[in-house]
Amino acid sequence: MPASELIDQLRALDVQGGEHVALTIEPSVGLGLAARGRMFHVDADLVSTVRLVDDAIGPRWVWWDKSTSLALASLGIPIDRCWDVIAVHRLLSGGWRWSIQSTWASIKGLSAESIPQLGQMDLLDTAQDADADPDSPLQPDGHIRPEWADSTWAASPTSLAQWSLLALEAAALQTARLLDSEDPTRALSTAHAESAAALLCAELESNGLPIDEQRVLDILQESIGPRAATVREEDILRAERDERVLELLEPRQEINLRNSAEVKAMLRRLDIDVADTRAWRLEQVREAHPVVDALLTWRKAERIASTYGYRWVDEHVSEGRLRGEWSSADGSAGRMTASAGLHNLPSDMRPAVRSDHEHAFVRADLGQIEPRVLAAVSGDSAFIRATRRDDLYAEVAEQLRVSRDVAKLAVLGAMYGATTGESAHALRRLESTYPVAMEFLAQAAKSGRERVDLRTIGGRRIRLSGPSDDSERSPGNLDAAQTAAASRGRYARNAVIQGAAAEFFKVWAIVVRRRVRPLGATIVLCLHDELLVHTPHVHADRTAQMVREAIDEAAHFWSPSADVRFVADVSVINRWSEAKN
DNA sequence: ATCGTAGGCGCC
DNA sequence: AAAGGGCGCCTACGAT
Repeated sequence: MPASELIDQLRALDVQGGEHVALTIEPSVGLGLAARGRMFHVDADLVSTVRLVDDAIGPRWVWWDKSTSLALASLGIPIDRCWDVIAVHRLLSGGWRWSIQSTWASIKGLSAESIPQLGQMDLLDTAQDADADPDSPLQPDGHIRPEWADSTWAASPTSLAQWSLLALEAAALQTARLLDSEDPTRALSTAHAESAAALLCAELESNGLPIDEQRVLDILQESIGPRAATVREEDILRAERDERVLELLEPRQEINLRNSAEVKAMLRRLDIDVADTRAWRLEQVREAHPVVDALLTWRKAERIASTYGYRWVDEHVSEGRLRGEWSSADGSAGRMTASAGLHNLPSDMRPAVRSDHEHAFVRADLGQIEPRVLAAVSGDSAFIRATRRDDLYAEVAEQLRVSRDVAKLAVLGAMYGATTGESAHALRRLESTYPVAMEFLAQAAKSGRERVDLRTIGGRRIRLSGPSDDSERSPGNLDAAQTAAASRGRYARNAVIQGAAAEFFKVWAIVVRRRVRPLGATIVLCLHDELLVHTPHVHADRTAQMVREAIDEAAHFWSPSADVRFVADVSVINRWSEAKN
């Protein structure tokens, strides 16, 4: 149906701005919508109808998962208000391996064991099949048919609409559950923010990070030499790199440098005793024998060769963009993750990240975000006062009457669960100066040790209640049990901060995304506390200003206390490496 | 052959 | 008493 007719029908249903309208897009098939229990479908050539409906009505778009947001991203249809069923379920239930089927089962209270899988149809009770509606996405037992969830079914505009109707029901059930939580307003806000962040991830995945491919190749040439033409040549180059380490050994030994046990044994024969062969440890014995220095140099080059070498370029760089998969809340605490090295690009490689012609990057990173978040979520008034300073650690140092370095180490240690001998003294001072913040962390650690699930302030569930290891249960293994409990304590202590910081960051990012769009600017990288925005250079200063203003908007929207100050360093650059780090 | 784990290192 | 959190991705290696 034409767009105008669709809009009229939605209006006739009295669909208002912000109201849920579910959407499924299969670019080659079309799109299916559902609103207020009614279904609509539109053919493939009118997929851009979505944009017109968004302009005319401004609904909150509901979809199952990233497949629809990826379609929107590749079509260049920007949407602000959305609801991603899977993203919201990850928030509510913790973990990240949720499929559409398992999410539906969880929402509906169906047992996870009975989820049907593809290829299992023959095993099903035939009596059940008899009264099954073959056109429904649901089986008689209420589970989603695997062929629907896998998109292996022959999608039609009609089935897309049915699929949307089911997403609408899922979203309604999720909403009801969120409204039933301790802080319904915050819970709903987080669901909205997490959904928008998931859409942003689809856009990041679709757009890619601007990168100067020739510069990448130059950097590789410099550090690991030319590209091998054949597998044989690759082996030779590799052996030559190894040789520069092995030739220093007397007598000559055939050590596999990639096997840390062999390296450790080799060092032992040179009277160099190390617990492991990690770089920071080898650093301390660099002077003991020339081979140590050579080994450290070898490791660095090997890292580039294996992970960021020519194969990496071939696989992930094309048309001036580095592309990887983005996940809006992978991992346990809900931070974003990215593949293809987007989150761990070596600093040597960063000069290659370059803005397009007549464009610039606005780079911004949140300053001391984790302690500021700790102040916000714990509500510690003294610690909140410290956030007024540009340098929070300087204020803490003055209060504790210790050096800034010690103060910083102590604060970080409290949040990570580390208290080195050096900072133990400062930690006691921390406890008396900022008792509320420290108690907040102590309570989180206690929950961790006792396997009690936690929630971040936004309501993300942090699972601690999993099954215990056999080693912990076996009697007489108290040490192992204690070590594991301590590890859970550190994990929980960190997760409530890291997770809350991730929530704040995402709010900031989606505010930036929305604000800078009219300038033709887009976010091209999210890095835990850092944003890279690609913008026409004539708008660079305006973009930078918006990024700064977005901090206050995000803080206003997210922070439980209006007095916590968040700061960011913002600069306009053309290469990522130009920014201070 | 395929899988999961460990050691290692890049980034935050 | 001592105790650093998260992720992705590489290689080696043992289990299946």
